[in-house]
Amino acid sequence: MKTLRSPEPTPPDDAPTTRLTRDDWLDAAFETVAESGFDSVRVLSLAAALGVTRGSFYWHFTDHAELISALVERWRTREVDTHQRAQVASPLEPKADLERMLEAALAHAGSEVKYLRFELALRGLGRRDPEVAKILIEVDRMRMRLFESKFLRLTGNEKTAADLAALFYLAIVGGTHALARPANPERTKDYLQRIIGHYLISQQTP
Amino acid sequence: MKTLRSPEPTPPDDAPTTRLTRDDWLDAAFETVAESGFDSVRVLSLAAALGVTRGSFYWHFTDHAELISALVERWRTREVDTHQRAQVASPLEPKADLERMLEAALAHAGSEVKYLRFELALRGLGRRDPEVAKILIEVDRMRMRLFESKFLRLTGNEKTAADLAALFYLAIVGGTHALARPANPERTKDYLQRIIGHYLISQQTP
DNA sequence: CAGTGTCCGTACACTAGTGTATTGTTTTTC
DNA sequence: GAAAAACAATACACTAGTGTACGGACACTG
Repeated sequence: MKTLRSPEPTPPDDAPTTRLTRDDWLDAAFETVAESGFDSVRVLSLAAALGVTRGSFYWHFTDHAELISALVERWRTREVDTHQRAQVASPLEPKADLERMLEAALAHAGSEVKYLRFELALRGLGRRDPEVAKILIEVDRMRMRLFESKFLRLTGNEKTAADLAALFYLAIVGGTHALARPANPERTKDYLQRIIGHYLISQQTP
Repeated sequence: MKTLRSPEPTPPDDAPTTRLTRDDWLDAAFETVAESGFDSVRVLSLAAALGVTRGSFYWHFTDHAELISALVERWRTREVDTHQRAQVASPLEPKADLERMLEAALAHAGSEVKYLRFELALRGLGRRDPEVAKILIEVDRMRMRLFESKFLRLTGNEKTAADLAALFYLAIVGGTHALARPANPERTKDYLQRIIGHYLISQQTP
């Protein structure tokens, strides 16, 4: 007659004897964000998914809010350094570079779809949370500048390069948002490439 | 010693003596979706915002789920018929048409920002709910076909028209998603218009 | 001015979720 | 191999939210 509350459900030992780390929790949170957005992140569900109780969570994190901000921060740093790697390692010619970048941005096959979906969810969060919004704006600018530098080396004209960079970056973002669900990245890549080709050909005859 | 639960808070008479209609609830829900997404729609908060208790809600709707689907459905029908109006009333020449469409899609000044933000939230929902996804795909196709018809009358080439239509529509969608917060529609409109101009000039010389 | 809908308030029961304290268990580490 | 640290379970208290049952108020209609 003492426990009116249902006890914390100890799940049947799925991943039994391994202790959890902070990153494990972040990974689990990442999954559910990618699947159903930030608002669906429950510490209870994560615990269940990880095969432990919430007791563990509150050792690694002080708070639900801390989990979220840690997750966002992890995304940000990862974005920054994949961007830096992309910036240095491009000894190719700009046109090939651009196609490679399209490839990278759109050909999110298999497991990489999750990263895309996570970013979409993050943009959703950014519409409510000014801190997140700031981060997204930074990342968007970062990426657009990279596009811009490539187009500049192609066209020679700064203003044209800026316009094209914006157009293509936005089309990529849009291509992942429109046509909800998997967004058919193949077709998107196709016509972006065709347009690049077309535009540059008409551009080559001054 | 009977009421352990806090009683339903009767808000101070804001909008006092007017009875509510189903649409009033939908409007209120619309607002909060535009501000903070579908997951933030609580019947309790809506009631507070409308100055009534939940008793009213459960007269107009059976259920929280019904509210959501009614909201989505209302959006869909509105989209369909604004599209139909846009389809018939275009006796202009295609280039002016296109610029007008860009204008309409991006110059969401003042109160229209809400419609844009609602649609973004809806796309978020569409990533989880297959029904919503279907609706969004329909609407996207609808709009893209309209773009396509305009570009077709401009370029004469079907494949090119399809590519351009997709590119521009996606850039518009992307332009509203990237740069979280108010999304700077002015600049977006600017370069899309420049690109149209540029592309079509280079296109006019076969 | 009785009466039948229409709309809303009130009280209840229930669930899901957070956070906190406290007490076990395992691992490290000395 | 015992102390200390890292990690996890348990039990509790609390809040926010949904849905339901019912009764009251208001409006219109005859």
